[in-house]
Amino acid sequence: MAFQPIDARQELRNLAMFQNLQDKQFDKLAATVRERDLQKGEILFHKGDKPVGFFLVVRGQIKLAIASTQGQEKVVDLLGPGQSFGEAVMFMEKPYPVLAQALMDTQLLFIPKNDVFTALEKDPLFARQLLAGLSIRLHTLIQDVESFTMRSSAARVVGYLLSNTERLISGVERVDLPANKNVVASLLNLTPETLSRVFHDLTEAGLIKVEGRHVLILNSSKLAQALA
Amino acid sequence: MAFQPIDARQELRNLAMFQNLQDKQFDKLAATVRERDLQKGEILFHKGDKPVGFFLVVRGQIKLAIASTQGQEKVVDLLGPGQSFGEAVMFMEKPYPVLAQALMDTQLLFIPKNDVFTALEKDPLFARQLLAGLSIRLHTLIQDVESFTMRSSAARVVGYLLSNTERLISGVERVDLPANKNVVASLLNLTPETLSRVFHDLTEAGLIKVEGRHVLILNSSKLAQALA
DNA sequence: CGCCCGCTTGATCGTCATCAAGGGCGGTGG
DNA sequence: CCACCGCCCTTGATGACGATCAAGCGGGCG
Repeated sequence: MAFQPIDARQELRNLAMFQNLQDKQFDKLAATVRERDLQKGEILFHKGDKPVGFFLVVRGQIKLAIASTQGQEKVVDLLGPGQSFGEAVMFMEKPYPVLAQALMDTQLLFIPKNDVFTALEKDPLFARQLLAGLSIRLHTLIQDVESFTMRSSAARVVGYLLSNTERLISGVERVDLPANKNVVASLLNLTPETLSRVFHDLTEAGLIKVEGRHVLILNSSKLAQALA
Repeated sequence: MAFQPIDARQELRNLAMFQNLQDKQFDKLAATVRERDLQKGEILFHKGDKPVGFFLVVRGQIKLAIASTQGQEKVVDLLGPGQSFGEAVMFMEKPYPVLAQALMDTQLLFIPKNDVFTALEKDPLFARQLLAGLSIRLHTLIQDVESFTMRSSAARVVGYLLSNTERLISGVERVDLPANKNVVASLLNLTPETLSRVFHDLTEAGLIKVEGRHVLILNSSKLAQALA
């Protein structure tokens, strides 16, 4: 496959984190950023690796997952273009708690730890953006814990659908699954079999219609009631 | 009960977060900090409340929990003296995702949001400490997710015991449960019944001995093997 | 054309929650 | 000091949810 060249400055400027950075700081940062290309299935880092910076997805898709001893894994997050990951772990003296793997051919930018730290010292607003970013991630994780511990499998699926619905120009409400159903199932902490059955049941109840990776929401209000 | 007076300056100085703060900044902060006393069972904030600062536990104990619609709840964290909470949520525009309740008579210090923000602008090192704190919390949460999703109930209990063992001067290895078993069970995402049964089994296997809130570790190496 | 992979569907099983009842300990009041 | 009550914890019986095992279907790609 042909990896296209990246305009690093452009990509970085789009990150909320860097919006308010002074030009001088920004230039230094943009100069040391490195491009990293991954082929589908390639692993960026393993659980236990030592972090030396964070990453921004420019094209493609990255899967973050927890790996158990016996090859089983649980998908924790899926990152697409414009999303960054690995920030938090820079500030600790600990190795990566997760595995990062490309689900398709992917282009990343790597931002070295040192650059972030100097930017931090020079720009308080940058710090605030970083803090905001981490806080959101924490919030999401807490919602995940809530979801895994207090909801049935069907409720988790319904919750996922409701919070990822897009309204198309045609007025149709639809959810585009970000990956194949195996991966989505793992993200929701289900087996593929269970996800399939839940989709089946919701379809029979006339609430949704599944077309490959697209899920049409036929009755969102009734679907919301199924959350109880 | 008699709440004792708090030396706010002393307590705050002990927080890693404030170690490097310049005296001038620190004085301003110490001046606006408020004391808050809670009786056992009293609720500090509900899920959905709007955060305006964060808290430091001086004496007593605070429980953070997720509440479902029907009164059930899942304990997310237990905070004791010297521990702070509520930092992350200050940096978002969102309400508290959890409930905070005193498990015993408790004294807190409240640090207003505004003070934190001005300290942030004046002191880059403060930012770094805050980031480190949030990162650790994120890391813990990921481990929780791993634990809930990839481990059996027995393995969760064993993991908890192993990572909370203290070696006494006598050489005895012991875990002091931080709260009654109902709360600990919820923290580990178990019912009290299941926790009781796991303790029972581990005791029968000669691995531990339970004495009220103390758990003696009789055979830590064999216990570690039970993690698989 | 045929294979592989993703997905579905069915049958069975295990883990853990739930429901129910009883025991023990501490605290309070007589 | 004793009796009572409430709460915490344990123990047993049952059941449900979702995982696992197994098989088959269909589509995309070599």
